[in-house]
Amino acid sequence: MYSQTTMQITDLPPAKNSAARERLLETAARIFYAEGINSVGVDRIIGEAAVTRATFYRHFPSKQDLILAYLQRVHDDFNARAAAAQAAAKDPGDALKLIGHNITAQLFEPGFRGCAFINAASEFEDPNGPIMRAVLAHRAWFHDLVRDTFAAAGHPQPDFAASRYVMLRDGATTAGYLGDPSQARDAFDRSVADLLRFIDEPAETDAPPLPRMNLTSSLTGASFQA
Amino acid sequence: MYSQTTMQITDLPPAKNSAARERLLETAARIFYAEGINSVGVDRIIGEAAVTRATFYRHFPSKQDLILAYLQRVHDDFNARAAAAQAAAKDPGDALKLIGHNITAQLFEPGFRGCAFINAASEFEDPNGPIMRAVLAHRAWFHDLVRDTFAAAGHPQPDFAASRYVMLRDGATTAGYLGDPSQARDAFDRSVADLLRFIDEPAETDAPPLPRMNLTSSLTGASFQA
DNA sequence: ATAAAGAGAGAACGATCGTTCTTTCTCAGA
DNA sequence: TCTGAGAAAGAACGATCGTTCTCTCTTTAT
Repeated sequence: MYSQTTMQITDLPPAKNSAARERLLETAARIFYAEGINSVGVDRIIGEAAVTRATFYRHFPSKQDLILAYLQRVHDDFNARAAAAQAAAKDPGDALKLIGHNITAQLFEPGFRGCAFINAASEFEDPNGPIMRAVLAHRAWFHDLVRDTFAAAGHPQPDFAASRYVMLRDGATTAGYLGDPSQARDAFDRSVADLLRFIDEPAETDAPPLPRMNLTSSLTGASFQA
Repeated sequence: MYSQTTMQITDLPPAKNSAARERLLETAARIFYAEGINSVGVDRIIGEAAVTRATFYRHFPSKQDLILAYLQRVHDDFNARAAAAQAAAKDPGDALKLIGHNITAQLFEPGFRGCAFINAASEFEDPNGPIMRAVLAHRAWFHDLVRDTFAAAGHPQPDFAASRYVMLRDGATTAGYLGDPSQARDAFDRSVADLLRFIDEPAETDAPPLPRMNLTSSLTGASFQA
């Protein structure tokens, strides 16, 4: 019911078709996702892809280009699935549920290791570097997609709802990997249903506001990790 | 109001006091958290810690021991803050709020890069390896802490509530780093308050609908950042 | 048919990886 | 006082890092 155009989250030039290139990208995607990026060397990838070094550097001028192509591929996959969910949905609210099911279904796939973009972000800290830019571009794309769908569904505050949706997705993805996938799925589905309730009951939005919480707690030393 | 014992998430032997060791650990914690683990070499750490290689290997038989000591330190810090929150809270429900404030306050600290354990998990895939075991031990500890606190607060489904609490924390931590911290904080605080409502308004059955959320004060300026 | 491009095979670059080593100096405990 | 541990200093190990190179096929387009 919505049309979606492919979106480029990187500055990579259009790739030529090539069996060797496809093997490289497929191998890199599998290994990068399963084991991380910085701990995997080029030798390992060209070895498992059965490709020579020269061929690798003909298609990817540097390892960074391969990483970006990997992220672009994951994004394209995500994009295709979201488009399919929207095409199959009978209305925008249904689309949000289907997209959610897509997400929670992944938690149970063998080899699931969380979100490829979140994982990549943990390995590259420069917020202006090409990898982080790709991560943030993907996330902005997803947020906008969800926000537009909430808006189409008639949600009174689509931006707010989208932020919560994205945050719940982040939590379900992480907790589904490092914890119990079933509980993550249940919690996510429940929360999405709560968000969608405002579409059917739009008049009830002025419930008593919750007390504002004081952020400066009595705890002293602030340190850096969460 | 609760006493908490320190907990070992690694198998490291007790460490001796040493200025050089402390400098190494402090430096490693800073760099590992800011830039990742696998992409940082030992030379870099001993250089910034102003320590020689021999001294490093006297205190840490291998780089992996340094990584584990780093995770243990983050856990100890987390543990101390949770204990302080519980000590300062007037009741278990209040403790959950204070712990939550601790979490959301971190999103605004300069240099915040998400959860150190989630980041570490993305770089080490072996679920039986010592690093992943430390990550999972820390998460199990936190989940149990939250569950016990929910139970003490009289929540009808403490395990379910704890799973949601942890998942919301994961989402807020990630979304607060890769997105807008303000929206992440608001969404987290609101959701925690929703979870705590079951203490005052006991649940009906085993599939309790969540109370309505308040939307009015949610859209405070900043939108999803990139 | 001819030229251009893609791919295979493998040597080699300097740099850095994690780790081990020897040597010297300092300082606190016995 | 003697002893032994901690720390500084730095050379060196083999391995791997990302990258560049030459040289020889095979495929494809003109």
